[in-house]
Amino acid sequence: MSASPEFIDFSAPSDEVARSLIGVILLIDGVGGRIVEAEAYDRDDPASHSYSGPTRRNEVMFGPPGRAYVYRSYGIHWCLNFVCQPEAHGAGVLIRALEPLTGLDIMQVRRGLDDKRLLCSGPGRVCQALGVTGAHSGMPVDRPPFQLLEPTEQVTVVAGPRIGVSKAKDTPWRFGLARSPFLSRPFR
DNA sequence: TAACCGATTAGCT
DNA sequence: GCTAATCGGTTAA
Repeated sequence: MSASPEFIDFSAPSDEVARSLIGVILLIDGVGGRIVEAEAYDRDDPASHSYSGPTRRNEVMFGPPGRAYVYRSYGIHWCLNFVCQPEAHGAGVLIRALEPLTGLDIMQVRRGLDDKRLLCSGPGRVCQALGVTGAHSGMPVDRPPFQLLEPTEQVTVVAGPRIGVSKAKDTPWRFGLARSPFLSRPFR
């Protein structure tokens, strides 16, 4: 029924989902790490791809929650989102950074560098390190190749304005693991 | 024309 | 060490 692990309710509002994803371990084909940064986007949100309604690119945002929405950013990078809220609502959470945990060697090859801090600290970097492409768009995230694991420790979540967004600058919908060295940018 | 970005380069302290 | 500038393919307003 629900296309989500029981510890995350993807049919909730996207800011709640983004907050609850911090600390969750995301693996794709066994490669990945702990989510340390995520941003929420909503239908009634000038910064969201879904703002102006469905297009061929964003149609999965209007499908069932708990699926991946992958799009190409600036024509070059891939960005991974999880679809939220009831079907056809058009909301999502952008996965912005991970703390690398498993498959370090694979991620280093895919990224072409060794520095653990630079492997997954940015939405385009996450996709390159985990091998995410448009082929993953529309896939449910509770089944292989995706894997989501509940946080094992208490996490301290901080919030702030989103990055790279020129509209709705004041909405504090960027969430992160406090003081993580693997954030794409620190919170202040 | 601008956008949910990243790598590189050039300049600074 | 840092910041600012620039460029690169695609998508869609």
